[in-house]
Amino acid sequence: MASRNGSQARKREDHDTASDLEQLFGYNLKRAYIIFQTDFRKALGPDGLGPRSFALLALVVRFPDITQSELARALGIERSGLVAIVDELEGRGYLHRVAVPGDRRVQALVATAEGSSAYADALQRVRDHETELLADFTDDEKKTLAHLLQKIRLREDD
Amino acid sequence: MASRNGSQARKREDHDTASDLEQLFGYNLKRAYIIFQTDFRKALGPDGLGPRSFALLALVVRFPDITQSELARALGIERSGLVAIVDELEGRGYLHRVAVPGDRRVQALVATAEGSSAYADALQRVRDHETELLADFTDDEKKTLAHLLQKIRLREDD
DNA sequence: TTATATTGTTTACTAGGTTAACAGGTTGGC
DNA sequence: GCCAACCTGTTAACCTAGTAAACAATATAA
Repeated sequence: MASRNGSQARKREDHDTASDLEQLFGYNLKRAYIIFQTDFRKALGPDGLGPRSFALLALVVRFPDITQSELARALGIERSGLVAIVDELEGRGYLHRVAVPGDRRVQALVATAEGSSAYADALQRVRDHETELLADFTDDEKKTLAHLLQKIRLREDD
Repeated sequence: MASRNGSQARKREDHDTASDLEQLFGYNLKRAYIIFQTDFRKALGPDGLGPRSFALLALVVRFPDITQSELARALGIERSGLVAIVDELEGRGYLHRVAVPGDRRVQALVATAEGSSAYADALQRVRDHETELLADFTDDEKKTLAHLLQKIRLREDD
């Protein structure tokens, strides 16, 4: 396989250093995701929101009275996985569970004023960290990247 | 629920459904990564290699006699995290640790014949699953996506 | 020789989930 | 109206994929 013996068979150590991994989308996606996730935490600090909590709070702020089942569907995780995150955000005073008149099973979530402003603050930090991470990307490249990533997400319906 | 009434100030349920999340690269990167990772496992089956083991084996096949410290650097994880993966691959008979003459601390890793052929087989499956996942991407889009993801990885040196 | 560094390893821990079971509440079929 | 089927939030046990700190053995620099 490969063995590009062009002339003297030894251009290896230089730039033929690539493994198959470098050409796989999954691997590069993972590495890129880790870079963003690590930087996200650095941007929000040790006591700041984690990515999960941030994402959940974003949805609660945007869609008041959303239920946990709806959140689970929107975030692509199980209902059971949400409980700890909601507990944490409720513990911080960023949201609370409220009873819903029509259906006594569900507990809608609403952000507190403190939660909304903490979210707005966090969102700004996240946006700043992303523009810094993508500092050497042109606007066109950013737009293209966003478009292609969203195109992948559309295939989520198997 | 749903209650999509017609025209009176309620285009919400339709397409105003986007949260800030949809515009964040980190979030979309994560969702895309999860789609690929899930499909990777499906492609290689329950008893097949996991993404970590696959990646490690790829490097061992490509760079015989690589050490665990070098692997850790290449994969971007801690040395301690490698042990379990190497143990698993050694248990499968895909590689073994060999003593290195010059330095009695290190144990170089070499793939077995079985490991190499298992890797070749896995690589083919991975490539197939990736082409299927990106079925509605043009060649140009794939090339662009690969390029942009690798551009992100270049910023790994903070 | 002595101090410092590196290698592979173990152990304890963390993040971010999953699956299965359950109690309470709702709804469809008849 | 009743009962089976289903949905909701929750707990408990588990899993994957790591990190951080410590360690013994070995190597290297002063």
